[in-house]
Amino acid sequence: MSVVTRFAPSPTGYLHIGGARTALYSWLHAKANGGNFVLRIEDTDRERSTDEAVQAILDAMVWLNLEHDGDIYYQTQRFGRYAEVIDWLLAEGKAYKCYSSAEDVEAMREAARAKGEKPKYDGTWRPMPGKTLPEPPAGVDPVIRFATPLEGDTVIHDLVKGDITISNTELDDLVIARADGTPTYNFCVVVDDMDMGITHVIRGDDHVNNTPRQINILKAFVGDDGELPVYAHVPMILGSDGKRLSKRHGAVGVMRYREEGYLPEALLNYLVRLGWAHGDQEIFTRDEMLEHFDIENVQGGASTFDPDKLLWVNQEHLKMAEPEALVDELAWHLAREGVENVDRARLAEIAGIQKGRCKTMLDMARQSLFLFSPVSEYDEKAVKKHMKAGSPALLADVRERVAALDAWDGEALGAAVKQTATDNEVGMGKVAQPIRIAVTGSAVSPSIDATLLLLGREETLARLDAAVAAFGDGAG
RNA sequence: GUCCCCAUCGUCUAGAGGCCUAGGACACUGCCCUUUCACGGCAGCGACAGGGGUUCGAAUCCCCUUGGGGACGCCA
Repeated sequence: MSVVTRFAPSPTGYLHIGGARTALYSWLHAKANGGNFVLRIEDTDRERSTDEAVQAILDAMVWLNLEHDGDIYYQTQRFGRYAEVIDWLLAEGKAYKCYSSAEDVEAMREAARAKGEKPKYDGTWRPMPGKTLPEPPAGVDPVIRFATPLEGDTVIHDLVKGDITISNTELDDLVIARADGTPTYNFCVVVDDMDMGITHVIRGDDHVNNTPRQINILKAFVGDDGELPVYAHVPMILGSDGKRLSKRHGAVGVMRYREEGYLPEALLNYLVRLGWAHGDQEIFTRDEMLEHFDIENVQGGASTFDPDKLLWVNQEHLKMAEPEALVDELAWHLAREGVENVDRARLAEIAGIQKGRCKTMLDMARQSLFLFSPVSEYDEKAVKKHMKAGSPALLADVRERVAALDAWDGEALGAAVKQTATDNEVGMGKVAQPIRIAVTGSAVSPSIDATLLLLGREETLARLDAAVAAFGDGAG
C-alpha cells in the first residue's frame, strides 16, 4: 500500500519551528517513499482558530516548499461527516450522552487528585449492564463521551520510540462532541485519518498520550484486529533553558526566519539534523535529505534549538548556492530595505560576489545597499582609522588610473589599485581602505576590485571625486 | 500527584558488545592566511549522569536511583 502522511496544524498561531520540523519529517517520509503528503487544517475550535493563522501557516509551507498533495482539508467543512459518525457510535452504544456540568467534572478530577490518582471523569452517565442512570436534568445540553474500554492495554508500535504500552484504566471517557454539538480533536483526527487513508501518523510526542485514546476510537470502527496506521512520535524541541520552545526563546514563526535572512533550504537542513543524523554529514540538500532520511533513525529524546548552528548552516547554504537561486530572496530583502525593481541579472551578479561573505540574506541585502544610493555620510570610526593625510592624494591617483582603463573588469581594477600602492610605496591597506570608504561610506565591503566592479565606472569615479573633495583639505 | 517518554562534550550528534585512548559539527580559545568584513588552514578545550548486574569484554544489554521532558480539557 502506498504511503500517505499528513501534517495537521491547528490554526491558532503561526507555524513555529517545532511544527515545521514535524511537517518536514512527515513530508520527507511520504516523498522518500513515493507517497502522498496531506495537509489538514484542524480548526474545530472556532474560538481560537483564525483565518490569519491559516494563511500564515500556508504561507510558511509555501516558503519552505513543503508541497502537499491534493486539496487542503478543513475540519470545519467536515462537520456533517463527524455528526454522521457520532450518530453511529451512539446507536452502537459505543458512545453516550453525559449531562455532568463542567463544574461536576472538575470536582471529580479534584477528588481523584486528592486520592493520589490521575484526574478523570468518573463515568457517572456511562450506561452499564444493570446500572440505573440518573434522570437527565432539564434544559441541559449533553456532551457525547466515547466509552473507553474498561480494561486491557493499548500498545503503540511507534517507529521512533518502540512499543509503548498504556493501560486502558489510565484513560477516561473522553468528550467527542461538545454541548454545542461540535466535535473535538481526538475524535476528528481518527475519522479524518481513516477517511483520508493515512498510513503513517507522524507528529510531536506531546501526542503520545492521546494515541491510545485514538486507537480505541479507531478500533470501534475497524474492530480489535483491524488495521491501524503506523505511528511515529517525534521528540519536542527545547529552548536553551531546557524548557519547551516558546516565544521567550525567540521561537517565533517560521516566516520570521525569512525576515532575518535565512534560506528555506538552510532552515530545513538545520531542522532535519535536530534529532536525526546520517553519519557525520551536516549539510544536506533537499535531494540528499530525501535520499537518506529514515524516520526510524530519529532520536527518541528531545533536543535543544541552537541559533548559532542554524546561522552556520545558513552560511553554508549561502556559500554553495548558485547566484541565480538567491535572486528571489535577495530581491525580497532589498525591497524591504526600500530598493525595488532591480533586474535579475544584476541581482545574480551581486549575489555571486556577496554570498561567500554573508551569513544571511539580510546581511547581503544590507551590505549591498551602497550600490543603490549615493554615499550620504562616511562612517566616523572608519574615517578616523583609515583616512590619513596622504589618503586624498592616493584616491586622486587611483581615480586617474581607473578612469584610464579601457575595460571595467575586476582584474584590471585590482591591478590598478595594486599598482597605485606599489608606485606610492605604501601597503595595500593604505589604498584599499580609503577607496572603500570613499565608494561605500564604510570600511566593510567585498574585495576592492569586486566592489568597484559592481559599482561601475561612472559611480566609482563620481564617488572618488566626492571623497577627494570631502577629505582633500585639512584631512588628517 | 498519576501515567508516558528520554538520558554521549555547553549544543547538535556518530556509536547496534571488542574497530573507543569515544569520532564529527556548532560555539569558544590560540596561531597562520589577509586590502576591510568574511572565507579558509592548523592546534586546543571538552562527554558516555550515578549505582548495581549480565559478559572473557559494555557508551552499547537488564534493573534501580537521579535528572529532564511530556500528558492528564466541552484545546489541539
